[in-house]
Amino acid sequence: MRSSTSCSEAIQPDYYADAMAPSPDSAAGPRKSPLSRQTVVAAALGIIDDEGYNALTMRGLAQRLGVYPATVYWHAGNKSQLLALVSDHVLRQIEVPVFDGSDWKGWFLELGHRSRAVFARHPRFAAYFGTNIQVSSASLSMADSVIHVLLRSGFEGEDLVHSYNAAFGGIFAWLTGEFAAEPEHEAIDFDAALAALPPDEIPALRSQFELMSNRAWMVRWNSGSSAPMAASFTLMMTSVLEGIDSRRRTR
Amino acid sequence: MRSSTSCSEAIQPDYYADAMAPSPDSAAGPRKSPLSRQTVVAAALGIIDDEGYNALTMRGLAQRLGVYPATVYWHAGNKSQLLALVSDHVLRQIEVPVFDGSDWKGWFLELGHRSRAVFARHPRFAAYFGTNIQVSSASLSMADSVIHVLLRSGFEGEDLVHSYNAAFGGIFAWLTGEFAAEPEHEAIDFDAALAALPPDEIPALRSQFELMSNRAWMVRWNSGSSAPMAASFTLMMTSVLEGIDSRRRTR
DNA sequence: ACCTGAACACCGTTCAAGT
DNA sequence: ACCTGAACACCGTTCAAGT
Repeated sequence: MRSSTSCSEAIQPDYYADAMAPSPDSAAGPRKSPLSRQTVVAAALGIIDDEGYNALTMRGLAQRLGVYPATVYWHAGNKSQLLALVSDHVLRQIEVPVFDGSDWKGWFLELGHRSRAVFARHPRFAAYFGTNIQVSSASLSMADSVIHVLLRSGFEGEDLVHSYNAAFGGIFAWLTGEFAAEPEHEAIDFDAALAALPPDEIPALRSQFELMSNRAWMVRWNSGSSAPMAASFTLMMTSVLEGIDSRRRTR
Repeated sequence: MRSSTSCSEAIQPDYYADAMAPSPDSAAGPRKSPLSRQTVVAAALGIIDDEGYNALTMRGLAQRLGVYPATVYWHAGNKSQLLALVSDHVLRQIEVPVFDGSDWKGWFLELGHRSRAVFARHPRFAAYFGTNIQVSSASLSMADSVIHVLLRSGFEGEDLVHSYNAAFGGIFAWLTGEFAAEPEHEAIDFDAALAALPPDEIPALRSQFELMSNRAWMVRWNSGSSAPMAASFTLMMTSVLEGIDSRRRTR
């Protein structure tokens, strides 16, 4: 279709035509069926996985789909609505474990590990979860499961609210942090930052640097996707759960 | 200076001249001293505090400072470097408590509360901490303090690494989540999302909705700046610290 | 050293018009 | 219902030139 129309005399610059033109001769061949919302959401997540969170643009997404930008708006509303749809899509991949009625701490540990596995598959999107309040059918359904487990385990009232937050919030917030974006090479150089400090500063960090290097909060330069913190995550979860349990038994 | 030059015949559209022109008659009056990096950083944080993280643009910042965009680049490098400078500036506001050598859990609790107070003053910037790996003199200095306290409290080796991450990482990641951005009104409506689910779905959430509404992870629509989660944060911290301590005593 | 003035290559979003 | 084609009002960044 594009090849049959001429736009050489259009006001639009050439790069625009190049960038925006649908590609009927793309790998997929000419589209037979209309674009679906699911296809748009999946393509958006694909861009984030491949090129990073900041690389997702409505125009780039349209190009990837072989359509004009306005088509993306027709299917997904706008960018923040699209991101909410992607969020719901990713959250849905976390299969909430079945609760056997006895081991709520084990249930939480399993939920945490399954969540971490999904975050690890989409590390560049993890940032969205920690920094944007989730409201979708997937998030509400997950909240319901967590409340269900805590209710059946005897939590109620204020105790329920804060235990829910400490355990559930702690898990999700951690994952956001573990898969945080790496500093841009030009912007920050860890060795340079370390060298810039006087030799007698940060003695504790210097003495433990070999041990902690790229394995600890604020002592790392790689994201959890290349420098995982699984053991620390497990310790955090078990500690929170043990702490909640012991506080509750003393009451 | 602007008023003495004419640009009515320039190619530049009017809005550009309006938006970009320095304002010699601004509240501060004509600048006597050259712009400093600190002034640029403070102004950037001001925009984020006032209008939100996404509202910070290099051009808007230049306008606020009464200079041309390129001037901001001269002082701050580029946008990601500027953000790193803002991060260092905010992190510096957290006054790390002095360790008395005995109560490491108390020390962590105090660090957590002081950090939360600073995050609460700059809630729209909190997102940056959770989603971008920190490397600055302030972050390295803070890491050093935490390592120092744990070393003096008898932690070492793998135990040191994971306890450090569980406690310190848990605190910082949580704060990012607590002060996460609110969904845009047009994008998401909590009541509508709830109503969209069948009545027999999410029974646990529905039964506890009054109790948990806007107070719990994934059951809220306001950020921590208007719906604080201080009690949950304290429970999370004390639980993690108790958990770490008890695991360590059993070894 | 510090800043202007202008340009380049992008963005998100909207809208009338086509099929 | 679904998509095109074009426009509008922005972005980040660079660079030669001024002082």
